[in-house]
Amino acid sequence: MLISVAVPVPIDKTFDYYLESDEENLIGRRVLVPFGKNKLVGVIVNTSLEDKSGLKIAISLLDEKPVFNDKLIKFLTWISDYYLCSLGETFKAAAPPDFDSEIKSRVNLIISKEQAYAIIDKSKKSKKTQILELLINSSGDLSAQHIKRVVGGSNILANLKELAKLGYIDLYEETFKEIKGRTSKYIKMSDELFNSPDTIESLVALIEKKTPKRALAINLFRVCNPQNEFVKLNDFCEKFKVGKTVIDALIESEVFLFENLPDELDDKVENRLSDKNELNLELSAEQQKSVEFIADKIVNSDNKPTLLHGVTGSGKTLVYMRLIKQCLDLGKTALYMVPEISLTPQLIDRFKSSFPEGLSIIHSRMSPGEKAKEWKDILSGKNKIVIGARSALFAPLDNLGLIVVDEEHDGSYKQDSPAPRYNARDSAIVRANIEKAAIVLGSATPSIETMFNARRGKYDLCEISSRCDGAVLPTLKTIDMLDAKKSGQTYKNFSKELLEKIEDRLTRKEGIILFHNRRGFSSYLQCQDCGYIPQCEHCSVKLTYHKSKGLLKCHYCGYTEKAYKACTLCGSTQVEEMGCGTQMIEEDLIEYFSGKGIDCKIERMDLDTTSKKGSHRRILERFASGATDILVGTQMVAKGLDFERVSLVGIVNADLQLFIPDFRTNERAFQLISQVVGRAGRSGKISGEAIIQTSRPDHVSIKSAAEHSYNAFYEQEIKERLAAAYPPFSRFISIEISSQSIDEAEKHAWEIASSIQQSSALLMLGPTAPHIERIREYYRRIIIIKNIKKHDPSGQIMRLTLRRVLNNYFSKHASSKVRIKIDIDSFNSI
DNA sequence: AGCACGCCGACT
DNA sequence: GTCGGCGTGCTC
Repeated sequence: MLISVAVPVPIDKTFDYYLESDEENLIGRRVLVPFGKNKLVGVIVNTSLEDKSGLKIAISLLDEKPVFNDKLIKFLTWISDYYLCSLGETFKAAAPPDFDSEIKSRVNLIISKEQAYAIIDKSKKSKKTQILELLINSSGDLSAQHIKRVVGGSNILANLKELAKLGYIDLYEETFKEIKGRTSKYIKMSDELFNSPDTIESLVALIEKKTPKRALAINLFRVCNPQNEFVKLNDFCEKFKVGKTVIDALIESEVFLFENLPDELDDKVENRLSDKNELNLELSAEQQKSVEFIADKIVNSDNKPTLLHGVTGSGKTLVYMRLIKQCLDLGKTALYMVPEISLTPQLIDRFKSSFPEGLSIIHSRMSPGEKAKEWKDILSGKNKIVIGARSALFAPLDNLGLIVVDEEHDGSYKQDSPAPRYNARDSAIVRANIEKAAIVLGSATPSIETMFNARRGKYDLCEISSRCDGAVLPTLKTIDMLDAKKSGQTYKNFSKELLEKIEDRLTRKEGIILFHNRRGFSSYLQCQDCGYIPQCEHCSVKLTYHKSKGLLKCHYCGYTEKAYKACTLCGSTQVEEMGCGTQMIEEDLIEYFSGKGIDCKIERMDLDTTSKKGSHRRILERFASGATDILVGTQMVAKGLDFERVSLVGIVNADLQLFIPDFRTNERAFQLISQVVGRAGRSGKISGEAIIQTSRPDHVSIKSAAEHSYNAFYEQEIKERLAAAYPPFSRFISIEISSQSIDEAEKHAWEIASSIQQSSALLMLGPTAPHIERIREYYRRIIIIKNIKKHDPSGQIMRLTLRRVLNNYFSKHASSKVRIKIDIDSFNSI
């Protein structure tokens, strides 16, 4: 049998092999194949009985049945074609991380460390010496990959082979690891013992004196587990304060048995932020109308997209839940997508409470094992609902009835790297089309592109214009910070008015959210004598000051250094904190309120405070319960948070959003401000208020947001998009050329630019040096292409041109040190 | 991408 | 002479 295999390499074609198998349904199953000198896991995308010479033989078939169905393969093929990415890499992006686990070489020292030490040549650092030294200093075997990383250079494998020939080391291949879900240790009492209470009692009596903890553990287990079922060791120990060593001893003496069993998700119902089944709640007339309109599409497999435009707090989630329920009732499956940042514990708990069974959650912080487990449960048909961020788009749901893309305007639906650089919202529309599923794009502030499509009838439009449960939109006030400063009505970064409002809510014990979209303490440090600002060594950006840890951090590459009190250039101690981040906001508030003798609990929610697993949930729990009065945060507080007690939202400095040189800046500012403001007054019980501090109260984004006027903003923005031929009137494509040498980057950028044929369908800008010229040691150049939709509706001309340009370039510069990154429908223009 | 081959300069 | 850097070409 001849099979065509998509292999995870950036080569735009599939590779053919022979497979010795007479099985059916080979398409969509994974195979291990020899590829060059490597062995890779690929996916079979085609089969035939044709006879072709010179083909290699596939090593082994890895799945018993397809893991990618026909529709998913068709969809991934579209992604690969549209975003100019190889099919194999697209499969790799779609599958859980260990699906493509290649076979890695490992190395083991087979002579003693002393012998090896005698062999190595101490006088010179040859590659072989370095490899042997590495092995001497390691406790076990090492992967060839690790050795390569440490020693560097290209011909490591050749050196390893020689060392193996000399009999110093063993070079062997890892066996292929099948994906397994995460397992945990579960225990139960030996059945024989459990069924004879007398024996247990005499045993307990016997050991009670010497090892009371063990005796207690036995008794506790009997009481809590009358059926003698397997219980999770961790849970048992935690609940009854029993040490794990105690259980280990009892396992050793065969009182308990243990087994490693697939882990059930931590589903401690009592800890949930929400526990009510929301499927029975009554809907407003507008909600009901939307549900009926879209439910019809599910029944009729109508894949024309629907834009659900509902103001913040209008109960869109409830609409989605009803629709998902519809799907299940029809025997279909459903996919609910949210931006990573709004995949909050609160949202997950709401869904778990309403759909206690058959729910898979997929997000980026899961371990490979956890992801593999979800994937398996979806594939087997056990789980029929998937909730997840961008990558959930590839969930192997069969018989898909509905896709919901919530907060469809959100930029995090666009993958930046690695390839494929897909937009999950746009791709979801294509998947819905292939699966004949209904699709809903939901937002309080739809993207300009989506609203444009709705207005010209390409999408249907459902509007919900009022909040549910009798809640009303918060009242808004914009404060001109320049005016306030002139009249002395400010304290540090706050207007007196905002501080008064905060104080008022503190006395009433109502919740306050302060939004400030910059983490760290200050933006940067600057020497007041010589003007020096510490820069990142690897990127052309200023380092951000994190005061609590006394560190300077680069938010682009993660580089961190200690912050010194004195200027590293001139030695002056006049180093000042410039700009302001969430840490400073927090500190200033503490200082202000403690100065007034007012008690207030403040917590920060940003990347720095939520990096630990579960910290996100704990911060929100404390805020929900009222243990925290003020939540200070970055974008993280802008989306999805739904707490009744929040009556005041403050945007400390709205200007931060306004001066980014990108054609989507105004749109993003409008959306962000509207979303943050929408956190206030979400129940009918407490009315909400929002304060926006800015120096540009007349800016279109701020003004429209302050007036709750999406339409005013849209009308203004669409005119500018048309005038400048930006999306939705064109596809915006960026080609990034980067190299450690600035001259190489420049040279190659011009070479590519000169090979692009401009036309009415293809306008080119650049190459130019981007806003941040260097990131992680690489100098960058950008070429922008506007693919005018009027002259190239399907984008076919553009893709053909770019493919030709890339093929031409790579045929000349194979494996060059210059990196080329092509981004269709890019979200970064800087 | 990842690997090997082959050309060329540096170093014992 | 040999080692290692780097450009070039190929992977069914």
